[in-house]
Formats: sequence, C-alpha cells, structure tokens
Amino acid sequence: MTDEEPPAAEQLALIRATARKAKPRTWRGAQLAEGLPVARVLVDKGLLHLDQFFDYAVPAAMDADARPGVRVRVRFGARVVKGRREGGTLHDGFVVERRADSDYAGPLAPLAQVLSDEVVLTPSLLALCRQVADRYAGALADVVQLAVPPRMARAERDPSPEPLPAPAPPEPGSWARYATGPAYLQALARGDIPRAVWLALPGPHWPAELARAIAATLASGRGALAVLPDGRSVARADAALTELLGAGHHVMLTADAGPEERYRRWLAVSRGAVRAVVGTRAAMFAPVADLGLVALWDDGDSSHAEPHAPQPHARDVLLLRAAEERTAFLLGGLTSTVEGAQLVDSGWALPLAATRDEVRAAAPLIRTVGDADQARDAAARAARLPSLAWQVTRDALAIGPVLVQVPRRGYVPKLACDSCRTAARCAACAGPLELREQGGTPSCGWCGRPAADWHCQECGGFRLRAQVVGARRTAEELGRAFPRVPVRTSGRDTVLASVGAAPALVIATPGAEPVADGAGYAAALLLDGWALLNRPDLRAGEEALRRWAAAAALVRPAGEGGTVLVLAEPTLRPVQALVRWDPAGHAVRELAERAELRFPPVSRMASVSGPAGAVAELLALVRLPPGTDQLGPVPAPGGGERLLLRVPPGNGAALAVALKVGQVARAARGGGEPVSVRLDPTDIG
DNA sequence: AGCACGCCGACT
DNA sequence: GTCGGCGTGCTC
Repeated sequence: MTDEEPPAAEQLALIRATARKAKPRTWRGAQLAEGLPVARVLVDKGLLHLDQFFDYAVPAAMDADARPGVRVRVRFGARVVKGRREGGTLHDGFVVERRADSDYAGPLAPLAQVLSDEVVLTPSLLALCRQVADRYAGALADVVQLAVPPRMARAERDPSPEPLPAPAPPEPGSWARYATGPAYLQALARGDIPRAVWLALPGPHWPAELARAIAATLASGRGALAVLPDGRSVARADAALTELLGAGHHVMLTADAGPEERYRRWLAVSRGAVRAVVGTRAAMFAPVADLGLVALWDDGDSSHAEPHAPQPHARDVLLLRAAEERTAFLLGGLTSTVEGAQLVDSGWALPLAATRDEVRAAAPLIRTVGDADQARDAAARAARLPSLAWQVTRDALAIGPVLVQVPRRGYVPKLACDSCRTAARCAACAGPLELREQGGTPSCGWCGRPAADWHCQECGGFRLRAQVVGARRTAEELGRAFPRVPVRTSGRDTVLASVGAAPALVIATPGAEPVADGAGYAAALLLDGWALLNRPDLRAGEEALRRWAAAAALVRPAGEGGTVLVLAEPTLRPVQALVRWDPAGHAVRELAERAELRFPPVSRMASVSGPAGAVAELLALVRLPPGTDQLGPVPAPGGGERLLLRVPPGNGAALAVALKVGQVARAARGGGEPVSVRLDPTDIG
C-alpha cells in the first residue's frame, strides 16, 4: 500500500544488472541501422521467471520503424550449429529502448519483423508495468500482457478523432451535500492533486458525482481514469458523463465492447485523442496522457482483483499510479474497505463524507430481526420468515417495488458453531477451520493445526455444522403469498439493470440488484444475513455491510417510506453499522481489529504454493525480512502445499523483493517444479 | 519453457 | 562401433 521503501528497489536493480558492453555483432553481418543499431526487447512469452530484456540487432530497413514501444517479432532460443544459427522460434515482443551498444557479449540476432509502427508500450506504461511486477513479485511480461491489449490491425489503420478542448469546470451539483465536496471539485479543476476516500450517500446520485469529479479534472487540462467493478456500473458512469459533457470527452473500456472496438478505444486513449476513461478492471492500466485523477468505485468488490498473474488489484495499481504520476485520487463507495480506512488513518487521503443530517435525509429506515425474535415468532417457524417481514412487504407493495436479497449459491461458511452459527476459527491463529474428510478432525486452513477440542468463542458450544441455506425457496414462498404481484429475478446468468416503479417483488443475489425507476424501492428484505456474516473470511463483516448497503441504497429515503429489513442479529457490528448508516465507523473498527490481530492489510501477507519439496527449496533461498511469520504449510486444495508469510507493516515491498529474488535464484539453478507466489492473496480465508 | 548437447549402458 | 537414456544449461 503506502509502505514501499527504496532499498528493496536497489536489490532488484542488482539482479537485473548484466555484464560489460560489447560492440554489436550480428550473425550474418547484415546491414544494420546506423545511429542506434541495438534494440532492447521485452520478449512476450517464454523465460517467465528470468524476467529480463534481450538485445537484438536492428536491420537498416527497420531503423525508422523499430521505435521504443512498438510490437516486434524476434527469433528466440536459436542454437549455433557449425558456426551457423539454426532454429529459434518466433516470439512477439516490444522494443523498450534503442541503443548504440549492447551489454550482451555474444553476437546479436536481428529483429525478425516490426509488426506495426504504433507505439503501444510507452515509457510511462512500461514504468507502471515494472512497478506492478515488482509490487507483486511477478514477471514484467505478465503485467505487460494485462496492460496492452492484443493488436487488431483494422483498429490501428483508422485514425482517432481530434481531441476536444477542455470543458468548463462543472457546478458542484449534489456534491454540495458533502462538507468538503465542492472544495474537492475546485481543487481538481485548479490542477491540484487532492486525495480522498469518499463515502457516497445512499441513492442514485453517485454516478453523476463521479462524472463531475472527472469533468473537473478535464477542466484543468488533465486526463482522468475511473475504474468500476462491472459493466452495469460503468454504463451508469458513462451515461452520467455523457449527460454532463456530451460524447467525445471519454471512452468506456469494458469487455462487452468486443476486442476490436475495445482496441480502437484504447488507441484513442493511447494517442491522446481522448482524455477520460471509465472502465472495468483492465482499464486500470489505460495509458491516459497527463493523468490528473484516478478514481475507483466500490473497491471491496472482488472483481477489482485481476485473476491473471501476478493478480494485481485495481486499488493497488491506482495507488501506484497516483504516487508515480502525481495524480489526484478518489476512492468511492457506499461503504469503506479496511484499506480505504487505512488510507485515511495514515493521513494519505482525507475523508470525503456527508453530514449526519444529509445521511438521515438520504437513508432508508433499517429494521432488524435477530434469532431470538424469530424463535419467539410462531409464524416464522412455520413459514421460515418472521411476521415482520410479511408486514413490511405487504405495506411496501402498496407503494412500490420490493427488493429481496437472497444469498448466492455456495456462499455459505465451511464450518460454523451448531448452536449460534458463528464461523469456526482456529484458537491459535484465528484462521478458518476446515474439514478435509468426512468424520475427520477439523483443522485450520492457515496453520494446519488440528482443532480436536474446538469450542465456540461466542456461546461455548462444541458441535460443528456445515451450513446449508434455503433462502431462495423462502423468496419463492414470498412470491406465492402475493399472487397478484409480478416477481422478477436477477442473478447469475440474467442480471437486470433496472425494474419499473410499479409494485413488484424483485429477487436478486448480492451484486445483481437492479435499480428501481422513479423513487426507488419501497422496501428491501435482506435474507442473507447469517450466510454473509458467518463466512470464514476476514472480510465477512465488511462484505456483509457492503452488500446490504448496496441493496439499501436503492431504497427510497425513510422520509418517503423506504424501509429495509435485515435478518441478522442486531448486536453484531455490521448490523449496527447498517442501522446507524455509519460505514466509516465500521471500517475504522475493523482496521483497529486487524492491526491488533496482525492481519492484512496492516500486516502484509504472501502465499507460496507448489509441490512440498519445491516450496521448501524456494524458502531456503529467500532472505525474509525481519519479523516475518510463517503460517503453515498446509496441504493446498489442488495438491501440493501452501505456506503463508506475514510481515509487519512497512515490509510489504521487502517481502515481494525477497520472494522475487528467491524465484529468480531458484530458476537459475535449474528450476524444477514451479512455485506460485502471490502477494496479498484474497482467498486465504 | 523448449531444445540441443553430453556422458553413460545395451544392442546389431 | 552406435543408438538413445534424460541430466544440464542456455536462450539476445
């Protein structure tokens, strides 16, 4: 996060350094480019662990085209047979530098082909990729593959539109509801680099607010980039931006545009023709010229984590960009992650929140039904829904649609206390307990300790259960109980963007809730309370609050009759935070707890997994930063084993470097079976 | 990751 | 003698 320290970088530079200079020689003595006859090339695939550049000779005919940043093809892996080069397969790559000489002592192979004269891997994009690779102990080529889209020749042939002049600074609009909102916009429009963690008010205004932040940055003559978790939210931001500025100032970078159109838009950004980008995860690398603002919406959404190696998270990539490219930063959401709270806590970013009066005016009424209430409720035992739920639904259906949030399939804890349903955790390290075989002894998913004498920390119970839910069926029952009301469903395969303002029951899984036209939903029933809260995940509380707030924000304010009913214990921290609509307080308390328990993100973690021998081998080569804890190893789900490494705050970069140095050293000794290294893994339980 | 080189044992 | 086992090391 903000703990990167310089000595680590020197260590990496050392392992990258190569031998002495040599005059470029080439294999067949072909005619070479006169001025700078050497091209330093990043080879796209192969040697993934070696992670280094290779020098090639530039034939005279390619002198003009082989500029830094263009795509080339090179022969790689050739062998010398009787003084002649033979074999070698063609690989794609990028020229990263033109030079007068090479560090490589041997003869240089010539570039095979310049694929295109389009400069795609610009120096600043390369620098960003390098930083991301280092941050995650990954290979540069892997990051470049994430950052530069595949070439589509047709899109390259077409010229990009002429850039538009900077727009006028926008009016504050609904930003006036936030104490420092108008000042934040003014700072952006002035060309400053304000950094904020923005807690958005519930309701439909956040896309327009995000659009105004982008417009204010454009007004300063700089570019802006906003990353959102899914196509629906990008579409909302896009619509708001188009309404504010018209078309032409921005592009949408999402997967559903198709590869060619997407590359066309990416090129418009890369060429400086378009200065603002709204997009999903991959847009985090968008090469916006003279970037003035990076914005991220709802950083707790898991789709901000890139699944491909080295699995960078959009929040971290944008934090790197904000620091390196000296830009403003806006982390927005209805709730805050602990990482967001940490940015405020460290003083790096300022909170951007509304007054309590504005919160009260915007939020719906939140009511709760706990287990004790349900036990007393005869109707609930029969129909599995408390009578308050029936009452709220009946009343709300008189004035508008009702949203029913049900748990997603497979979204249940592995093991929980049989009596109070609290997730079962390891007594030694608080990792999640798992049952590896039927009837066996549960053991910790982190440190592997068996938990034969487990008892519940909350209620003292000693029986464990694997959880099952029937909430979807409950929702269906609800539909049958109101036969004249239409039932719409949104989830998994069919996600609705919006529903009408007329009374209806809208059943949705978390994250797939449609926006209700008009005033918003009259009520929401959150049926997934205990399933969300009891997940064996560090983020269970944060995630529950995030999902509840997302649903509750679609409900009209309490003053207009909006009601939210959450089926969860009212004494639990996330439930209280929802009732009081105090996401900031919740995040601050979660952060304090993580610090106390030495959990991420206060401590940083890496997971090392692979065949047992290989993990031990890598570990022997790694010089871990002082104070590193080793948790495990435990058997990994896909075979082999997994080890967690935990370092104190401020040592994240050192841990990444140590692991990278170890990986390279191990590869140089003949490698063997590969070991996967991941920083800040998201699935550690 | 490929892929050739090399230094060992069993075969026509 | 020669074919081929895969252990080892290099790739601009």
